[in-house]
Amino acid sequence: MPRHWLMKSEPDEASIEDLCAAGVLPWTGVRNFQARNFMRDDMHPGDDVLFYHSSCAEPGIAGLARIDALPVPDETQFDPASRYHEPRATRDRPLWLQIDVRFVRRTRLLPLAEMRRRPELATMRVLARGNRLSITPVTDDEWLAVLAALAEAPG
DNA sequence: GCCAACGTTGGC
DNA sequence: GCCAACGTTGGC
Repeated sequence: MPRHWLMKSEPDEASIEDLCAAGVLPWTGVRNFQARNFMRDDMHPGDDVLFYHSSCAEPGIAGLARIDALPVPDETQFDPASRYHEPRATRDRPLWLQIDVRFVRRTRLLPLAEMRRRPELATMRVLARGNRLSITPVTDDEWLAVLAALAEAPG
């Protein structure tokens, strides 16, 4: 039984269009222990992903994706030139993980404001006050409610 | 650019 | 182990 997740990405770095073009992208740059632990402990190939655009003019869900592989050490932590470089990490003792995400389809944009307006989505962790996690779990009910909302006209 | 909210760091 | 300071996230 696949689990469901919401993953935030800044479209300037990796948008749903970029994922569509690439097919599969490694999800690098996660530097939060809770989010890393989701990858390490709970994410499995085949899990569903709500692809969310953050830190942009129109934040919201922009498409669907799927976890494509098991997590592996995040390559950017070893790269001194990367903004995600992690001096504490070594090849023997990596600190951060990346996971491959496969494009499924684009959707209409489900804006954050509309998500907040919909009572059936009120439990979503991404909407919780002060949430800053870039990866959050999505329940079966929430997943179905988002798909239903995406199928409706904007509003 | 502002700022609330939060996670992480590091001194003690 | 506490907690203040700091840095980051991310919507607005």
